[in-house]
Amino acid sequence: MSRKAGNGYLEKKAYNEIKKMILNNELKPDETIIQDQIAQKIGVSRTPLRRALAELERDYLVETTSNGIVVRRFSDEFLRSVWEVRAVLEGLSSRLATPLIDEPMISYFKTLFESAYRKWESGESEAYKKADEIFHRKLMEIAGNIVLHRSLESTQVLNIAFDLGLVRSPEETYTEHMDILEAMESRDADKAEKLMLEHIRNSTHLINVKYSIIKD
Amino acid sequence: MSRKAGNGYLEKKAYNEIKKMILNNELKPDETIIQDQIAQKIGVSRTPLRRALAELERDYLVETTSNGIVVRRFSDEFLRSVWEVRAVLEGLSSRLATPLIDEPMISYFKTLFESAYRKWESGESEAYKKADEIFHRKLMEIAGNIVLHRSLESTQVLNIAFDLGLVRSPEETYTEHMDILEAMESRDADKAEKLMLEHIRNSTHLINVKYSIIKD
DNA sequence: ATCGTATACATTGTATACAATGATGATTAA
DNA sequence: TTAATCATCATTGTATACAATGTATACGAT
Repeated sequence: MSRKAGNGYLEKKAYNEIKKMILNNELKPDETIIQDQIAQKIGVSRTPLRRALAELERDYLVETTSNGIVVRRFSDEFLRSVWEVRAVLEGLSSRLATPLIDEPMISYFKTLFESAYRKWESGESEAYKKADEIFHRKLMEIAGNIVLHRSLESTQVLNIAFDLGLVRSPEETYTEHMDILEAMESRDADKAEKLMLEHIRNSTHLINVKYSIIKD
Repeated sequence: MSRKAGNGYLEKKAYNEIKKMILNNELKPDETIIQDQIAQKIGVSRTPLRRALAELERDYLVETTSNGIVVRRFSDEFLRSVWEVRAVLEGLSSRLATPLIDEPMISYFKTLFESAYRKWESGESEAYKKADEIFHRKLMEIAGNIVLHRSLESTQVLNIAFDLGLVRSPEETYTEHMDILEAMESRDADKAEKLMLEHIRNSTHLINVKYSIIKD
């Protein structure tokens, strides 16, 4: 077998740099990306850049339109689309994880949320968000479905940008998280799926509100 | 604004040609794609080819491994993954379409399935499959969720190859289709989603059996 | 001044040239 | 023979060169 020269380092670099620029709003929504400019700014040629752009398109960060490749504008309609899909995917994630997750992992999660909740009560707002992120990510891994993994991954890119993962306060979501874990503990996959799905759908209608704040 | 030279024709060509080769089994599972060879065979250079490969990866047809870009082997595990995801996506599709679909479209579908069912009874086996395909595709369009659209699209590429869309006979699925339509008619989105989801999940466990026949 | 035409420019998609590097096989040392 | 070394090759990722084409600007005719 063969593994040849060049491991695509510059492609990854270009991908990451452009992503960063978009998330930092250094590249603004609806701005059309002119390849030479960006390539020079990043310090690569257009060849790896072009492939990076294809991947960014897969991740919904740029969009190929009739006048070039443009930075996607995250309209509330688009964000709602993402969240509707995320809801069913996370639901599936829970369903698949339910028969596979082991007891220690369940209590790990419980303790994680408990501890994060207490931290939140005492003013540390970041902890709960972090716990939530770990929870979803780990579940996805446990589910062990590669297609699910990739689909979720591509929708989650946006989370980083907009922190929509926790529009609702832990006060509301804590019991939901616990309920999901208990459903898993009793190996009720249907219930776990349903609870997770509702858990996320409950946040969806808040997107408009939240989003109007960060609007460009 | 600007729209410049070259509309990516060769990239599309490369994409389509390679896809065709894979589906025709001209490129076999686990075979590693060597770019120069394929590029010459298709009659393009490696530059557009490379980007086409990135898109094929998005559609789960090739896979980048430690020894190059290889044609994906559709193990039954992988196919099950696809179908598990498809189930929830199609479910969502139904849910979203329910409040949007209009009466005429509903009766269009009903008649479509009725007619296709009769054709199937008299030996025309293809008609029902076609109807099913139209149904799912049209629902997806009505749902009007771009993320859902893209996710479904990328999983449906494989259908063409494997015709898993109709592992079960219309005798079984006909009433399911009708039930879904009736749920939509009464604007019960929850029910429509649930029915569609089960409709597809019911086929999932048959994948192993079916797939073992077409194995490479 | 206004309109049409032509010329220059910017930007793209594509082809090719090049350097790096893992694989392969020949050649030699024991 | 076997093991080790080295040179050649195949293949990749990347950079650059090139041709096509839309856009804008300059210029001239009316």
